[in-house]
Parts: sequence; structure tokens; C-alpha cells
Amino acid sequence: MSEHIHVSVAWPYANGDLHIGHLAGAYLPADIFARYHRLKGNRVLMVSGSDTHGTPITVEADSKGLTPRQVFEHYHHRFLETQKEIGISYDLFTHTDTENHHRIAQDFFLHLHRAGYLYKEIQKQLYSTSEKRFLPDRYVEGTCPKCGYGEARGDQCDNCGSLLDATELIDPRSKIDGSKPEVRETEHFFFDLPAFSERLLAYLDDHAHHWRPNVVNFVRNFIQAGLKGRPVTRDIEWGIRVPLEGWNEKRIYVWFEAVMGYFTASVEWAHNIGEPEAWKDWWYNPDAKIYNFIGKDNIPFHTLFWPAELIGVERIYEDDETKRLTLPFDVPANEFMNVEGAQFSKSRSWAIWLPDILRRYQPDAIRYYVSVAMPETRDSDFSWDDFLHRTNDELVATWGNLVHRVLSFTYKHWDGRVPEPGELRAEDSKLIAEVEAGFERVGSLLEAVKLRAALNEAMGLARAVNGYLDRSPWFGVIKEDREAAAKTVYTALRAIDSIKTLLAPWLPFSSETLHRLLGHEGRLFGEQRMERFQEEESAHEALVYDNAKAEGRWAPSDLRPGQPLQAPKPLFQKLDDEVVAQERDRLGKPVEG
RNA sequence: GGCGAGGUAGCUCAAUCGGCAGAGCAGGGGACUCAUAAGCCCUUGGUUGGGAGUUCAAGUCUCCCCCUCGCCA
Repeated sequence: MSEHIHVSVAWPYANGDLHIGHLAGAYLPADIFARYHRLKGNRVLMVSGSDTHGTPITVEADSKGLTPRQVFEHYHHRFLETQKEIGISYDLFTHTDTENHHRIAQDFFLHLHRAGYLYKEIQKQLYSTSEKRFLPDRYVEGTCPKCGYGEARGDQCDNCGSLLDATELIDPRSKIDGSKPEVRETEHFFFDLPAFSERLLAYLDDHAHHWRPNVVNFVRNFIQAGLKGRPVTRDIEWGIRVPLEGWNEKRIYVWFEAVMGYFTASVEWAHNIGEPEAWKDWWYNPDAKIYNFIGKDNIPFHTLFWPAELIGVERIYEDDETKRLTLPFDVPANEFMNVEGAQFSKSRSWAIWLPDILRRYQPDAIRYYVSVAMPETRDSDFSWDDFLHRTNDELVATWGNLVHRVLSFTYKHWDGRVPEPGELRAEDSKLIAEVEAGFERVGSLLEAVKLRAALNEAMGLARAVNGYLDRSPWFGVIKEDREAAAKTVYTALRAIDSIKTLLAPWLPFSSETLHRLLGHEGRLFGEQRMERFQEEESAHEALVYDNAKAEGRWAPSDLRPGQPLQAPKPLFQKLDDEVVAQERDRLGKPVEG
């Protein structure tokens, strides 16, 4: 029976390019998971988009003399290109400045307001009389009250590391014009998180057994430390308007509306494909499973704040009173991926930028390495030396070479066709059975979101075929016993055809190529493309995935004898040792876009 | 400073309820040649960060210390 799987992927903040940490933390695991479920025949909806609001965007815009829209559209467009190139197969990758997202986020706000989960509170904040506006923390600097450092930021002192409230600063000044702001009172809405404590604990109890221990521990601690109400409105201009009379000057806080993107993007997707109610198959289906793929920095937002929003709203755009919005089934948060032993740092250019490395390396080589070094249980490290060896000694040597040696031998000796094996020997059937059992073994690891273990299992089968080839008669007997060689080669081809599918979630590009080399007509996967969507007053670019022509199935090979093969060529490029030194040299230096 | 996570072979990682510490890669040896000098077989390698305790038995449980990361102050 086909399941409904929702793959919700963390929304990248559109003020900088995507780097290897984004890929390892959320996008690649989400894509592997989504591709598997599609092959399995389940209905998958995978959505995400650019997070376009909040002060980091306006800070970037101010520093470059651009509008916030210009800033986010620039990075959004690059997100689309990068993710298309590395094959992150979103059904929809949109952004949060669409009319759709604004409208639904405001409706969520109104629902929570009516239900009594938003309360008002008066805060003291810094106000610039020269600019006639409240200044976000990042727009203020002054002397740190803890250590006396003269250039502390409004949110944190870079000298002593203290977290600050901007009103604590001694001699505060505006970063924009240097004027001295004054403390003024301002009223804001707060989300009543403590009201959800018991329901969140119950939700956690329901799911803890299949969540990762690092996530469960973190959340339990967070609740035990005591939930506090969090402000959901701000005195800024860039963002979604608060939809209440007298609140026109205020905006919804970005943390509160960005997570709603999982829902709003689902609605947009349904609208775009011309089935406006289709999103309900996930969001009002108690059997649907929603997976949030995120980095560990996002855990509280996805395990507490977002479920609380969904619990509080209960039901929206649905008349059936018995229905409730679906809560996340699992939040498989990854840890961080460091770079050559040090933490990622944008300001120090200590990063591996995806648009940059995609110019030099095959997407599947990047996907393979990031998958074997995926920070599933703890922080991991991207090391170029390790990248070189994993690519050359595992991806190329074990898998790429296996494919190439068998395909080229067959192509040469059987006139470019799959040989007729006749009756298989016991050892042939044994290998085929071992590989076919992989669909169950790899599949159940994937379903448990143990992606690294699953990949290891699949690669183990490639090693098994290499071992089988060494024990079986083929190149040595090609002249005197062609029939024996045909049995061996057919068995190996069939195993490779199956392993191609088993590896396809990780290596979609090379598996697709191999699918063709093996002479199959259809395509394994669907098609990714960039599209422009017009709303009433504005248009936006998005990445979409069209699965209509995909014929790949999570099932063993049924390779037909006689099937014509294509002229083989190596699937992967072997890397030169020099890349290690070259890439290390690039670290710490700014990369031109 | 408080809380949490982590420290296992040269590297990257496993190890269910406490039950003989395992894989892949790298290193060493061997047989082979279809293949991207790849693949196969065999093999070296460990005081599980340090110390103490509980136990017939501790990577695993308890306490102390060291180091890394995160959250909070």
C-alpha cells in the first residue's frame, strides 16, 4: 500500500550561498530519503524554499546599497541553480515572500490569536529619533556592560561573548547614522508556549522511540528548563504585516512564519499543479508521515515551536471538524559538518561553497563523500584528503570500476548485447539472491533514516560482486567455454542493474547514466526544472520536480538477455592527488561568485 | 559557571538489556589481468581520553579529572 511521505527541508536563509554544511545537514539526507520513497512507489511531497525575511537580509541590503528584495532574489536564484545541479529533488522550492506565504502566515497568526495563544506585552527597545524607527539589535552598537568593550553589538559582545539586550548597552549608537537612540516602550504579541507544555510532552512521548537520541535529549532538556513565551512581532519594515487593526507598522517575527513554509509551500505546490486540495493528502491525513530534515541548530523550532503552532491552529482551510493538522512524524536532525578540522565560518571564508566545487567535481562524487561522512550522530569533518580517497578508493575503485569492467567486457565479446545465460549455476543464483535481499535491508535502513548505514550496506553488495567475479569463470575461459563466461557476465550484469537502483538515492546522476548504458529505455527519475509562477501582483522563480516520466522502481533487476547495451564509458572521474593541496589552498580565501 | 552531547585502530565510523571490541579505507603479504595500476584472497593494527568504584563480567553503570562541541548564564 502506498504511503504519503512529506519531506520538509530546512529553509536556507537567502543572504549567502549554499555550502557543504547545508548539504550535509539537511538537503542531501532529505533528497536521499525522498528519492528512495519515490522509487518505492510512495507519494512524496518534498518542499522547502528561501527564507527571505528578518534583519540579516536588511543588514546585507543596507551594506550593499540594495533593497532586501534584490538581496534575496539574487541568492534565491543561485539556490535554485545550485540545488538543481546537485540534484536536490524538491517538488517545490519556493520562497517566503510569495503572496501565498504572506496570506497563509497571516491566517495562521489570526487563528492562533483567536484561540487565545497570542498575548500582548510591552517591551523596552531602542528607538532612533533621527530615523523615526525602532532599531533591531543588530543595528546598534555600544559599550559592553560586562567587559567594557567599546564595540559590542546589540545582541552579543564579540569580545567577552556575553549575550546582550540592546537596552543594556552603555552609550548605544545607531550603526546607520551614529545617532544616539533612546529607550522607548513598544507593544508586541507573544506566543504562549508554556500553554503547550503538556501537549508537547505527550507528542514527544508518542514519537521518542523512533526519534534520534540526540534530538530527544535536547528537546526534553529544553522543556524541563521551562518554556517561555516568545515574541512573534517586531518593529521592522521588512517582513509580513501583522494582520490586525492598528498593527500595520509591525511585522511577524521571522522565526514564527518561516517554519510555516512547510505548510504554505505544500499549498502552493497543490495550486501550481492544478489540484488545489492535494496538499490535504498530507496535512489532514493521520497516516501521512511528515519528516523535517534540519541541522541541529534548528531543533527547538521544529520539535517544539512549529508543532505548538500546528497544535494551536488545529485546523485551517478545512470544514470537517474532526480533522487536525498533521504533526511532524520525525525530525532527523543532523549535527554539523566541519571543514578540515575547523568550524565553518563565513566571515573567515572557511567554507566549501557548493556553486564553487560543482564547477570542478561531479555531483555524485560530492554526494557520495558527504553521505559517507554525514554527521548523523555527531559532528563530522569534510577533509579534502578524505574526499580524494573516498572518491578514488571507494566510489571509483569498488563501484565505478565494477561497472566498467563488466560492461566493457560484455560489450566487446557479445556484440553489445546482454548474453543469454541458459540455466544459472548455484553460485550465480546465490549472488543474485544476496543482491536482491539488499532491497529489503537497504530499504529498512533508509526508512529508519540511517542513511550512512544504508549506503554501507549497498556498497557491500558491490564488493560482493567483485568477489564473485574473482571466483567465477569469465575472461579466462572466453575462448574455450563461452557458455560459462556468459553465465558469469549475465549474473554480474543483473547484479549491477539491481545495485544501480539500490545506490540511486545517493547517486542519481550516475545511476541514471548506467540505466541507459544497460540499455533500458525509460528514465529512473523525473525531471527537475526552474519555473516562474505568477501570482496576482508578483511572480517568483521556483525549482520543481516532475516525477511523471520516472520509471525507476525499488525492485530487483529483470534484465532481459539480448537487450542491446550502449557503448560503455566510465561513470566517475578519478581525482588527481594534487586536488588536496589545491583545495586546501583555497580555504580561507574569498571565492568569486 | 550550569546543563547536554561527544572522546573507540593511522583515517571515517559501528557495537541491542552490561556478555569474547568490529567494518570500510590506509599499511603489510600473496595469487591474478576483464577493468579507471582498478578488483580478489590473507594479514598487522586497540590499556575504548585518564583515574577510581560496582559486578562473575564494564566501551556500556556510578564518581572524579582532562579535552572538543552545543545550549543557557
